[in-house]
Amino acid sequence: MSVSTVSKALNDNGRMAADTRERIKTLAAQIGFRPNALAKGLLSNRSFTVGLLTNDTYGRFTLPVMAGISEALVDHGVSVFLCAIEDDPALGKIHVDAMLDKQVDGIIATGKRVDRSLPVDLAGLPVPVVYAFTKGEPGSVTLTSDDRHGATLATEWLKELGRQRLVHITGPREFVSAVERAEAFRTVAGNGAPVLHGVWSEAWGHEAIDRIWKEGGERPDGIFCGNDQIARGVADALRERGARVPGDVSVIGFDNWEIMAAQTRPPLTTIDTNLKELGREAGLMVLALAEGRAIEPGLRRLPCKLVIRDSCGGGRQQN
Amino acid sequence: MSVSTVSKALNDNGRMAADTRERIKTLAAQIGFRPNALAKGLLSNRSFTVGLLTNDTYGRFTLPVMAGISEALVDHGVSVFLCAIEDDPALGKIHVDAMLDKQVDGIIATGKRVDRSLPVDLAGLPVPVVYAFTKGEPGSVTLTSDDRHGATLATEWLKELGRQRLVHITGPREFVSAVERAEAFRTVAGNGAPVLHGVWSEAWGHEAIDRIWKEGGERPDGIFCGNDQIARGVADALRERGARVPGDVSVIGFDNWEIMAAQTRPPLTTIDTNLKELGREAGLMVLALAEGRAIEPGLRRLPCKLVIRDSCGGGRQQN
DNA sequence: TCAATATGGGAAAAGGTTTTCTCAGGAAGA
DNA sequence: TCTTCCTGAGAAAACCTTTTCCCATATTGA
Repeated sequence: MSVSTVSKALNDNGRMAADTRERIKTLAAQIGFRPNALAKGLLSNRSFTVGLLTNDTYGRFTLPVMAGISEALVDHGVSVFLCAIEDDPALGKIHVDAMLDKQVDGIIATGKRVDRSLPVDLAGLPVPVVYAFTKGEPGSVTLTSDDRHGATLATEWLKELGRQRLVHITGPREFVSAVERAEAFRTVAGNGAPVLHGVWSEAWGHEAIDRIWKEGGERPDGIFCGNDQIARGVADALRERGARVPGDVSVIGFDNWEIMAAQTRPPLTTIDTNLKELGREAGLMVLALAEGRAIEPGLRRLPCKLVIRDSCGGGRQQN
Repeated sequence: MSVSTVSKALNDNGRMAADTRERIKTLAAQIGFRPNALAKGLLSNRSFTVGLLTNDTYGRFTLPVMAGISEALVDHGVSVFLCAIEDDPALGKIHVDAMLDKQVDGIIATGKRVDRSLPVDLAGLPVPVVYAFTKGEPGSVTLTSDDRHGATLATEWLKELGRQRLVHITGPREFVSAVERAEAFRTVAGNGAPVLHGVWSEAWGHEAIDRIWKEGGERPDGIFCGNDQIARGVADALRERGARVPGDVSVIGFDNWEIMAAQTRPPLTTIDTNLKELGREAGLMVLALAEGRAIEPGLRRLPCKLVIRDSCGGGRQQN
């Protein structure tokens, strides 16, 4: 029995007697034969491997994205190298070099914000690159979640619940996503609706409420927060001031960071950014590019999703 | 110039004129020559690749461990396949098969608790396996953090601060780590010191304080919590009852989950479980095994570390 | 000047798989 | 019965390195 016959039998290739094929297959299964992916890759120029580059230390973004990528690619026999490069250009280069040495079929670059790029240059690489939640070079394929859409969803939900005096408490102006969410908020809530920029922390949520209360003007009855941490700070601060959530004030977050949103008192209604789906798309795209299929370059914004818990009142289920 | 000469030049192998070697090296650098790791692996039977298996969805444990592994291995040119298998045996098998096909040099299995094993059988694999934070088969190499040590550190710190009436609020009895921490707590605090088992959530922290206050007995002045989430719930509940933290009560957590511990009011003094270091060790061990060096089998417990923030008072810096 | 030795470079095999090409033998048609 | 065609299986090349072995040339000593 020659090597080539076996190969053809196992891959359903070439002409051969049906029973020979069967015989080979069962025998191979019996002895637990595993084709060596290295040899296969050497020949086919495909390693069935992609690299995932990230500078997200806590993995709040990375892990869901990673899960999506992996889920999409495992069906195609593709495995994922995860490389955390922090913000270290040298480390980034080392990891990219290692990926290239290992003949990855493509690279997915992820970060924490779409208006900053990773500390490593991925232009002109011999393999396709897809950017997710991080800035790519001009003409690249980039994925992010649709901040305007999410913010619109959130603000409309507050209005739908009958809230009139809306406020947006969010992160720094330097973040494009903060700005876009704020713009969408004002589009829905009215141009005069107040927007407070601060940092992305719980403490800032407290402080913002403190500031609003001290100002003494009309108090808001609906607060859209730039992320779940701020929302948590806001919810706590309101409770401490005797304002009931959601009785007196509806609070809505952003990110649907489970572990944060679900443990807040009350559990946060928030906007899910569909990170897993984003990962899945990124995986399929890099795979398509690796196989030579063309992908229209440019920035793709994936829709968000309203997740209803208790912090806004209401309770109509959405999907 | 023959292929073999180039190979020898680049690997500092074989006999050759020094200037020939130099000439080849500079030329190779110029044209950006990259040896194909697949071909190298095919020949050497080493892929310089390890697989990391995890069922930790939120990545609270996985990512720090992963970072440690990667950091330790990148110096040896080894890359890491990350495979999230949830609790799905079928998915686990698919990923393990994919790893084996790709000729990984070894596998690191991680989970969330050392008394449960992953839903996949890793015994009898043709590559070495190291277990971290998950249960391995008898005779395997397993790493975990030293729960007794951490709990001892925490309890001693409370005593050192002059706290007398200590309570331990922690997770379910079914977790070995909860039991071990509780035992160590009682060893230091006295056998009669109360231990409240519940779940690993913030809500349980609230409820436990509620229960203690309602019981109306002598109130604790030092509370050791089984994790940072419980500690957060405890701190919040105490504040709401007018007990000052750390003025009246010292609260100490466990895990040093940055994002949770640092945002608590007040920021939590807690026990760091050294996950990154654990990852590093796991990486070096699997590498050693892959290279044929022997590693004594058994369970290794890595020491913990006290991280002082504000929730206990005191302020002596430790390392 | 010749022989022996040292030195530098090349040829070839090996690693495991796929694919193309070739060949032998059998079956069917004339 | 002979020829033609088809079918099934094997041989060989290719993928890219590394390593061992060998050969040619140069150098040195007699």
